[in-house]
Amino acid sequence: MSLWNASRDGTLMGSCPICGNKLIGDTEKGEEVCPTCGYVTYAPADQGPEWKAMDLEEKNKRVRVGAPTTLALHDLGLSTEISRTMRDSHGRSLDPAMRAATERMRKWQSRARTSTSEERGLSNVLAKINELCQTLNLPDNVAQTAAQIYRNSAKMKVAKSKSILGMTAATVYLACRKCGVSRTLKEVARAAGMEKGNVARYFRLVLKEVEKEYVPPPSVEKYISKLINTAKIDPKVEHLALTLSRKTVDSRISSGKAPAGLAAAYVYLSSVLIGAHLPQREIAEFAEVTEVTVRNRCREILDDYVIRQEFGQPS
DNA sequence: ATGGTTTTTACTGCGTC
DNA sequence: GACGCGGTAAAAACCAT
Repeated sequence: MSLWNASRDGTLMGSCPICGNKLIGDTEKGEEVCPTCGYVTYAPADQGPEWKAMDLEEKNKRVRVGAPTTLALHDLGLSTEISRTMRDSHGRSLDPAMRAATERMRKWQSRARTSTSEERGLSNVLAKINELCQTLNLPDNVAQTAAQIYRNSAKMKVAKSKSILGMTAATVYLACRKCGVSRTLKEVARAAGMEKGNVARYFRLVLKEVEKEYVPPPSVEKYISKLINTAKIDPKVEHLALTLSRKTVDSRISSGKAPAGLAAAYVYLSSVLIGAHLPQREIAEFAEVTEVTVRNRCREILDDYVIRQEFGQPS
Protein backbone atom coordinates (compact mmCIF):
# COMPACT_ATOMS: atom_id res chain seq x y z
CA MET A 1 0.00 0.00 0.00
CA SER A 2 1.30 3.34 -0.90
CA LEU A 3 1.82 5.97 1.67
CA TRP A 4 1.38 9.21 -0.06
CA ASN A 5 -1.10 8.71 -2.82
CA ALA A 6 -3.76 7.54 -0.47
CA SER A 7 -4.85 10.98 0.60
CA ARG A 8 -8.37 11.18 1.84
CA ASP A 9 -9.92 14.11 0.22
CA GLY A 10 -12.93 15.94 1.50
CA THR A 11 -13.95 15.98 5.11
CA LEU A 12 -10.71 15.29 6.91
CA MET A 13 -8.49 17.55 4.89
CA GLY A 14 -7.68 20.71 6.76
CA SER A 15 -5.30 23.49 6.01
CA CYS A 16 -1.95 24.12 7.58
CA PRO A 17 -2.01 26.52 10.55
CA ILE A 18 1.46 27.69 9.69
CA CYS A 19 1.45 28.31 5.98
CA GLY A 20 -2.20 27.79 5.10
CA ASN A 21 -1.62 25.18 2.45
CA LYS A 22 -3.78 22.14 2.06
CA LEU A 23 -2.73 19.19 4.15
CA ILE A 24 -2.05 15.77 2.73
CA GLY A 25 -3.47 12.79 4.52
CA ASP A 26 -1.42 9.75 5.43
CA THR A 27 -3.82 6.91 6.03
CA GLU A 28 -1.29 4.73 7.79
CA LYS A 29 -1.54 6.42 11.10
CA GLY A 30 -4.05 9.09 10.42
CA GLU A 31 -1.83 12.10 10.52
CA GLU A 32 -2.01 14.90 8.05
CA VAL A 33 1.09 16.55 6.75
CA CYS A 34 1.61 19.91 5.14
CA PRO A 35 3.47 19.39 1.87
CA THR A 36 5.29 22.70 2.00
CA CYS A 37 6.26 23.36 5.60
CA GLY A 38 6.08 19.85 6.97
CA TYR A 39 3.65 20.64 9.72
CA VAL A 40 2.14 17.42 11.06
CA THR A 41 -1.28 17.16 12.56
CA TYR A 42 -3.49 14.35 13.74
CA ALA A 43 -6.72 12.98 12.52
CA PRO A 44 -9.48 11.89 14.90
CA ALA A 45 -8.21 9.20 17.17
CA ASP A 46 -10.14 5.95 16.93
CA GLN A 47 -7.56 3.84 15.21
CA GLY A 48 -6.79 0.51 16.82
CA PRO A 49 -3.01 0.38 16.95
CA GLU A 50 -2.86 3.47 19.06
CA TRP A 51 -4.08 1.43 22.01
CA LYS A 52 -1.56 -1.26 21.61
CA ALA A 53 0.75 -0.21 24.41
CA MET A 54 -1.85 0.74 26.95
CA ASP A 55 -1.06 -0.09 30.54
CA LEU A 56 -1.46 1.35 33.97
CA GLU A 57 0.91 4.20 33.65
CA GLU A 58 -0.71 5.44 30.54
CA LYS A 59 -3.98 5.44 32.32
CA ASN A 60 -2.46 7.61 34.97
CA LYS A 61 -1.11 9.95 32.39
CA ARG A 62 -4.49 9.98 30.71
CA VAL A 63 -2.90 10.09 27.32
CA ARG A 64 -6.15 9.97 25.54
CA VAL A 65 -7.29 13.32 26.81
CA GLY A 66 -3.90 14.80 27.48
CA ALA A 67 -1.13 15.82 25.17
CA PRO A 68 -1.47 14.67 21.60
CA THR A 69 0.31 11.48 20.70
CA THR A 70 3.62 12.04 19.09
CA LEU A 71 5.12 10.55 15.98
CA ALA A 72 8.55 10.95 17.40
CA LEU A 73 8.15 7.92 19.62
CA HIS A 74 7.88 4.47 18.16
CA ASP A 75 4.62 3.74 19.95
CA LEU A 76 3.32 7.21 19.31
CA GLY A 77 4.13 8.35 22.81
CA LEU A 78 1.79 6.02 24.57
CA SER A 79 4.14 4.66 27.18
CA THR A 80 6.66 5.63 29.79
CA GLU A 81 9.99 6.94 28.77
CA ILE A 82 13.20 7.66 30.53
CA SER A 83 14.44 11.12 29.90
CA ARG A 84 17.46 11.66 27.72
CA THR A 85 18.52 14.85 29.44
CA MET A 86 20.92 12.98 31.70
CA ARG A 87 19.98 14.98 34.71
CA ASP A 88 18.55 13.79 37.99
CA SER A 89 15.34 15.05 39.51
CA HIS A 90 17.13 18.04 40.95
CA GLY A 91 18.49 19.06 37.62
CA ARG A 92 22.04 18.05 38.41
CA SER A 93 23.81 16.24 35.66
CA LEU A 94 24.67 12.60 36.18
CA ASP A 95 28.13 11.19 36.55
CA PRO A 96 29.36 8.83 33.82
CA ALA A 97 28.54 5.65 35.71
CA MET A 98 25.03 6.82 36.35
CA ARG A 99 24.68 7.89 32.75
CA ALA A 100 25.61 4.41 31.60
CA ALA A 101 23.18 2.88 34.04
CA THR A 102 20.43 5.17 32.84
CA GLU A 103 21.28 4.30 29.30
CA ARG A 104 20.94 0.61 30.11
CA MET A 105 17.70 1.15 31.91
CA ARG A 106 16.37 3.03 28.99
CA LYS A 107 17.37 0.27 26.64
CA TRP A 108 15.75 -2.42 28.76
CA GLN A 109 12.77 -0.33 29.37
CA SER A 110 12.27 0.12 25.68
CA ARG A 111 12.87 -3.58 25.11
CA ALA A 112 10.20 -4.32 27.62
CA ARG A 113 7.66 -2.40 25.68
CA THR A 114 8.65 -3.44 22.20
CA SER A 115 8.31 -6.82 20.67
CA THR A 116 9.76 -7.20 17.21
CA SER A 117 13.29 -6.28 16.33
CA GLU A 118 12.10 -3.75 13.80
CA GLU A 119 10.22 -1.92 16.48
CA ARG A 120 13.21 -2.04 18.74
CA GLY A 121 15.38 -0.52 16.07
CA LEU A 122 12.78 2.07 15.35
CA SER A 123 12.53 3.17 18.95
CA ASN A 124 16.30 3.41 19.12
CA VAL A 125 16.54 5.65 16.15
CA LEU A 126 13.62 7.78 17.14
CA ALA A 127 15.26 8.35 20.49
CA LYS A 128 18.41 9.41 18.68
CA ILE A 129 16.41 11.74 16.52
CA ASN A 130 14.86 13.36 19.55
CA GLU A 131 18.24 13.69 21.15
CA LEU A 132 19.73 15.37 18.14
CA CYS A 133 16.79 17.73 17.83
CA GLN A 134 17.20 18.64 21.42
CA THR A 135 20.86 19.52 21.14
CA LEU A 136 20.05 21.59 18.07
CA ASN A 137 17.24 23.39 19.90
CA LEU A 138 14.78 22.42 17.26
CA PRO A 139 11.06 22.93 17.72
CA ASP A 140 8.81 19.97 18.20
CA ASN A 141 7.34 19.93 14.75
CA VAL A 142 10.79 19.35 13.29
CA ALA A 143 11.39 16.38 15.56
CA GLN A 144 8.05 14.96 14.53
CA THR A 145 8.69 15.55 10.87
CA ALA A 146 12.05 13.86 11.23
CA ALA A 147 10.38 10.94 12.94
CA GLN A 148 7.85 10.69 10.14
CA ILE A 149 10.58 10.71 7.54
CA TYR A 150 12.41 7.98 9.33
CA ARG A 151 9.27 5.91 9.66
CA ASN A 152 8.77 6.19 5.95
CA SER A 153 12.32 5.24 5.14
CA ALA A 154 12.08 2.28 7.47
CA LYS A 155 8.93 1.15 5.75
CA MET A 156 10.53 1.55 2.38
CA LYS A 157 13.55 -0.41 3.57
CA VAL A 158 15.81 2.48 2.76
CA ALA A 159 17.13 2.56 6.30
CA LYS A 160 18.07 -1.10 6.10
CA SER A 161 21.71 -1.66 6.99
CA LYS A 162 22.52 1.99 7.10
CA SER A 163 24.37 3.81 9.81
CA ILE A 164 21.91 4.88 12.46
CA LEU A 165 23.81 8.05 13.13
CA GLY A 166 23.84 8.90 9.46
CA MET A 167 20.15 8.29 9.02
CA THR A 168 19.41 10.29 12.13
CA ALA A 169 21.38 13.29 11.00
CA ALA A 170 19.98 13.08 7.49
CA THR A 171 16.35 12.89 8.57
CA VAL A 172 16.77 15.71 11.03
CA TYR A 173 18.40 17.88 8.41
CA LEU A 174 15.70 17.07 5.89
CA ALA A 175 13.06 17.81 8.50
CA CYS A 176 14.63 21.21 9.08
CA ARG A 177 14.36 21.97 5.41
CA LYS A 178 10.81 20.77 5.17
CA CYS A 179 9.84 22.87 8.15
CA GLY A 180 11.68 25.90 6.90
CA VAL A 181 13.92 25.96 9.94
CA SER A 182 17.32 27.22 8.97
CA ARG A 183 19.93 24.83 10.22
CA THR A 184 22.85 24.25 7.94
CA LEU A 185 24.19 20.86 7.08
CA LYS A 186 27.28 21.97 8.91
CA GLU A 187 25.42 22.57 12.14
CA VAL A 188 23.56 19.29 12.03
CA ALA A 189 26.73 17.41 11.25
CA ARG A 190 28.54 19.09 14.11
CA ALA A 191 25.78 18.28 16.56
CA ALA A 192 25.73 14.67 15.41
CA GLY A 193 29.49 14.45 15.54
CA MET A 194 29.77 13.56 11.88
CA GLU A 195 31.62 14.72 8.83
CA LYS A 196 29.59 17.10 6.76
CA GLY A 197 30.19 15.06 3.65
CA ASN A 198 28.84 11.90 5.23
CA VAL A 199 25.68 13.58 6.39
CA ALA A 200 25.29 14.96 2.89
CA ARG A 201 25.51 11.47 1.44
CA TYR A 202 22.80 10.16 3.68
CA PHE A 203 20.75 13.23 3.10
CA ARG A 204 20.86 12.77 -0.66
CA LEU A 205 19.91 9.16 -0.24
CA VAL A 206 16.90 9.95 1.91
CA LEU A 207 15.89 12.79 -0.34
CA LYS A 208 16.02 10.61 -3.40
CA GLU A 209 14.60 7.36 -2.05
CA VAL A 210 12.12 8.54 0.53
CA GLU A 211 11.16 12.09 -0.12
CA LYS A 212 11.31 11.69 -3.89
CA GLU A 213 10.95 15.39 -4.38
CA TYR A 214 13.40 18.20 -3.99
CA VAL A 215 13.03 20.20 -0.82
CA PRO A 216 14.48 23.65 -1.23
CA PRO A 217 16.79 24.98 1.44
CA PRO A 218 15.47 27.73 3.67
CA SER A 219 15.09 31.10 2.03
CA VAL A 220 17.55 33.90 2.44
CA GLU A 221 15.00 35.64 4.62
CA LYS A 222 15.03 32.75 7.08
CA TYR A 223 18.78 32.99 7.27
CA ILE A 224 18.59 36.69 7.89
CA SER A 225 16.22 36.26 10.79
CA LYS A 226 18.33 33.53 12.25
CA LEU A 227 21.47 35.57 11.90
CA ILE A 228 19.87 38.51 13.64
CA ASN A 229 18.70 36.28 16.46
CA THR A 230 21.90 34.43 17.10
CA ALA A 231 24.08 37.50 16.82
CA LYS A 232 21.61 39.59 18.85
CA ILE A 233 21.49 42.40 16.36
CA ASP A 234 19.07 45.33 16.42
CA PRO A 235 15.74 44.24 14.90
CA LYS A 236 15.74 47.42 12.88
CA VAL A 237 18.62 45.97 10.93
CA GLU A 238 16.62 42.84 10.35
CA HIS A 239 13.73 44.80 8.97
CA LEU A 240 15.92 46.67 6.54
CA ALA A 241 17.80 43.54 5.54
CA LEU A 242 14.55 41.76 4.79
CA THR A 243 13.14 44.56 2.64
CA LEU A 244 16.44 44.80 0.85
CA SER A 245 16.48 41.11 0.14
CA ARG A 246 12.93 41.17 -1.16
CA LYS A 247 13.85 43.90 -3.61
CA THR A 248 16.49 41.73 -5.17
CA VAL A 249 14.81 38.40 -4.72
CA ASP A 250 15.24 36.04 -7.64
CA SER A 251 17.22 38.41 -9.66
CA ARG A 252 20.26 36.59 -10.91
CA ILE A 253 22.43 37.29 -7.89
CA SER A 254 20.99 34.60 -5.70
CA SER A 255 21.24 31.65 -8.04
CA GLY A 256 23.74 29.06 -7.00
CA LYS A 257 25.00 31.07 -4.08
CA ALA A 258 25.03 29.93 -0.51
CA PRO A 259 22.03 31.60 1.16
CA ALA A 260 23.97 32.14 4.37
CA GLY A 261 26.48 34.31 2.56
CA LEU A 262 23.78 36.39 0.93
CA ALA A 263 22.01 36.82 4.25
CA ALA A 264 25.23 37.95 5.86
CA ALA A 265 25.73 40.50 3.09
CA TYR A 266 22.24 41.92 3.50
CA VAL A 267 22.67 42.15 7.22
CA TYR A 268 26.02 43.83 6.83
CA LEU A 269 24.76 46.37 4.33
CA SER A 270 21.74 47.08 6.48
CA SER A 271 23.82 47.60 9.56
CA VAL A 272 25.94 50.11 7.67
CA LEU A 273 22.92 51.93 6.28
CA ILE A 274 21.31 52.15 9.68
CA GLY A 275 24.49 53.34 11.32
CA ALA A 276 25.05 50.39 13.61
CA HIS A 277 27.95 49.34 11.47
CA LEU A 278 28.82 45.88 12.61
CA PRO A 279 32.17 44.57 11.46
CA GLN A 280 32.11 42.11 8.57
CA ARG A 281 34.21 39.87 10.67
CA GLU A 282 31.49 39.31 13.26
CA ILE A 283 28.66 38.86 10.82
CA ALA A 284 30.67 36.43 8.77
CA GLU A 285 31.46 34.48 11.87
CA PHE A 286 27.85 34.18 12.97
CA ALA A 287 26.75 33.29 9.46
CA GLU A 288 29.52 30.72 9.25
CA VAL A 289 30.93 32.05 6.04
CA THR A 290 34.11 34.00 5.37
CA GLU A 291 34.52 37.73 5.05
CA VAL A 292 35.48 37.25 1.45
CA THR A 293 32.13 35.72 0.71
CA VAL A 294 30.36 38.54 2.48
CA ARG A 295 32.26 41.07 0.40
CA ASN A 296 31.55 39.27 -2.84
CA ARG A 297 27.83 39.13 -2.11
CA CYS A 298 27.85 42.80 -1.10
CA ARG A 299 29.51 43.74 -4.34
CA GLU A 300 26.98 41.79 -6.34
CA ILE A 301 24.05 43.27 -4.48
CA LEU A 302 25.41 46.74 -5.07
CA ASP A 303 26.15 46.06 -8.71
CA ASP A 304 22.65 44.78 -9.16
CA TYR A 305 21.30 47.89 -7.54
CA VAL A 306 23.33 50.17 -9.80
CA ILE A 307 22.25 48.31 -12.91
CA ARG A 308 18.65 48.77 -12.02
CA GLN A 309 19.19 52.44 -11.33
CA GLU A 310 20.65 52.94 -14.78
CA PHE A 311 18.46 50.76 -16.89
CA GLY A 312 15.13 51.26 -15.24
CA GLN A 313 13.18 48.59 -13.50
CA PRO A 314 14.01 44.90 -13.33
CA SER A 315 13.68 42.65 -16.28
C1' DA B 1 35.70 10.83 -13.09
C1' DT B 2 35.28 15.55 -14.74
C1' DG B 3 34.62 20.27 -15.48
C1' DG B 4 32.42 24.42 -14.10
C1' DT B 5 31.15 27.14 -10.23
C1' DT B 6 31.47 28.80 -5.52
C1' DT B 7 33.85 29.20 -1.14
C1' DT B 8 37.86 29.36 1.52
C1' DT B 9 42.62 30.29 2.50
C1' DA B 10 46.27 33.30 2.62
C1' DC B 11 48.26 37.43 1.59
C1' DT B 12 48.72 42.45 0.32
C1' DG B 13 47.66 47.35 0.34
C1' DC B 14 44.98 51.34 1.93
C1' DG B 15 42.87 54.58 5.14
C1' DT B 16 41.69 55.74 9.90
C1' DC B 17 41.71 55.91 14.83
C1' DG C 1 50.58 49.85 15.23
C1' DA C 2 45.98 47.76 15.19
C1' DC C 3 41.89 47.53 12.98
C1' DG C 4 38.42 47.31 9.42
C1' DC C 5 37.94 46.92 4.70
C1' DG C 6 38.66 45.77 -0.27
C1' DG C 7 40.94 43.10 -3.53
C1' DT C 8 43.31 38.90 -5.70
C1' DA C 9 45.26 34.20 -6.78
C1' DA C 10 45.19 29.63 -5.89
C1' DA C 11 43.41 25.69 -3.37
C1' DA C 12 39.50 23.30 -1.83
C1' DA C 13 34.77 22.08 -1.84
C1' DC C 14 30.65 21.47 -4.18
C1' DC C 15 27.48 20.00 -7.81
C1' DA C 16 25.65 18.28 -12.08
C1' DT C 17 26.79 15.42 -15.65
